[in-house]
Amino acid sequence: MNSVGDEARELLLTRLSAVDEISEADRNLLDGLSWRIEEKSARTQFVDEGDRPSECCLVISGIVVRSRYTQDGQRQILSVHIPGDIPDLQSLHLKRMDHGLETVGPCRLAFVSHSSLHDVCRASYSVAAAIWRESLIDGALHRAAIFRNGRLEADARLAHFISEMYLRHLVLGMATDGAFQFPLSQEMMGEALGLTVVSINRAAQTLRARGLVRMERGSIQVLDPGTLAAFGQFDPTFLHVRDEFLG
Amino acid sequence: MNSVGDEARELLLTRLSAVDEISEADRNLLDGLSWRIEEKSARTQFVDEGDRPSECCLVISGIVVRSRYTQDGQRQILSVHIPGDIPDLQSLHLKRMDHGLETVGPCRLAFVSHSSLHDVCRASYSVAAAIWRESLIDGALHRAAIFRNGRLEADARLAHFISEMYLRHLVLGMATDGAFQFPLSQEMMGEALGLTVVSINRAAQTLRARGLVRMERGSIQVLDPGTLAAFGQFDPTFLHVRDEFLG
DNA sequence: CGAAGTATTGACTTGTTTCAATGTTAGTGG
DNA sequence: CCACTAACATTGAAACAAGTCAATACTTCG
Repeated sequence: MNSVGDEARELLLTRLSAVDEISEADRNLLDGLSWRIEEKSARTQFVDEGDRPSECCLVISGIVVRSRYTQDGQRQILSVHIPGDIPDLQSLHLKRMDHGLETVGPCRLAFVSHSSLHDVCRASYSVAAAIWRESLIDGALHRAAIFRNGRLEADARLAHFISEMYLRHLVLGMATDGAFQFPLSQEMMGEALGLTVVSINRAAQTLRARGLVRMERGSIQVLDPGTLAAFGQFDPTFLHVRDEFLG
Repeated sequence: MNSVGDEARELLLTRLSAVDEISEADRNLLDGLSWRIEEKSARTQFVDEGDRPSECCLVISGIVVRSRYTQDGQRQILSVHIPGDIPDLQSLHLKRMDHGLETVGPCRLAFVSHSSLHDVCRASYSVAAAIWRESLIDGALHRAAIFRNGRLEADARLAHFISEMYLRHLVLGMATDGAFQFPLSQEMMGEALGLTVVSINRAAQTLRARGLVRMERGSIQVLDPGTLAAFGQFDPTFLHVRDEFLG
């Protein structure tokens, strides 16, 4: 069978078992979750700051960003989410959204109700722990962003960002020869890194000139992951991925 | 009786019940936790990046910061923690520390083992949920920092930071007439906000000149919380505190 | 083809850093 | 109680990274 939500079930299971083994019983619990699938078009804000959602959203394909806006409409991108991520997992315990969720390109999303997630967590502490840990890795990503945007200059900041994106795609098996699809415009990368398009453009030229990356519209190829990571002072510890991915 | 750890028990209970009521049974569970008290002197790093701690740390008095360093030794302060906070709560599910913990002034800290925390979480999902929520508020604080450091200029950044510190002290009952003890030097505030001492000093002068705050060595008085928050585009939503504190 | 979004480039401006000197405050020990 | 010291705050001037403005090219797509 190939029922609605199987993609979501598989992605979630892969993700949760990336750190600890998931028992047969827990797997059955998780398989019992029912998912609603939605396709969203590009540049759609589907959760707003201030909302009180009753579901969480799992990214199946495409990229979702979390964002906050200044009074005069400038956007700060708080985090970038790729398939397997649950960008609003915190809404499970924090009622009110402190940021919005927007698609970048077209996305396929899977929604699961808070109540059913609470049910599986209540039924098994090891499931609760696995999901809890996901929400903590999210915090670790935030800390990496604070460090990166606070202490690195433009070139290094971009190197750090690309290193992170590369590693996360690598773990997913979505990078071949260092290359992965990446639909964020330079403008949006600037909004994530606290820089303008112009600075991103010039930083990108630096990284290209050093032979570290190739960046084309919609995709990035990392030519020298080690040097790129060193240049961006990127420490993958915080991603808490298995050692096999850390070259 | 006044056994070791009672301060910690009371602080934790107050904190956890700030959002949802804690049942009698849950309270008994939490009261069963055993705490180890330690006094730390000023400027002591007591947990290092890379450590694999087996306990969490509750701040009883004083201020603790979480920090990461660049290769050339510059410090980025990731977050500032006041009494009632558990700065390394994420270590409960993330084995390896991606940052260090340091005292600012002298601190009294209470330590509780991961295993005993897991026990109370396993025993009661409502306790697990309350502690989980604390770890998510931590993430919300991180997002506020990313927004603040990424999109606000120096003056507004400092206003945002002071607004946050003021509100958190207010909730604790540690602010009178808008004034609270705050031992961070301007240098350290710079390390938190991604600015230099000089910029902080000048930003402080702006806020003083506008009649928003008084800052003296070791203490801050907020004269006009509303205007200060507006100037710093500070939205207290993310702290998820009760409405009674939001003027 | 035209239009919209995106990338690139150059010239100029500005906020912040850097450097360096001078006050100021708190704590220490004679 | 004062001299001494270290930490912290304040100030000014010069240097610089990044922002702003604006024009030009390149892509993608209806």
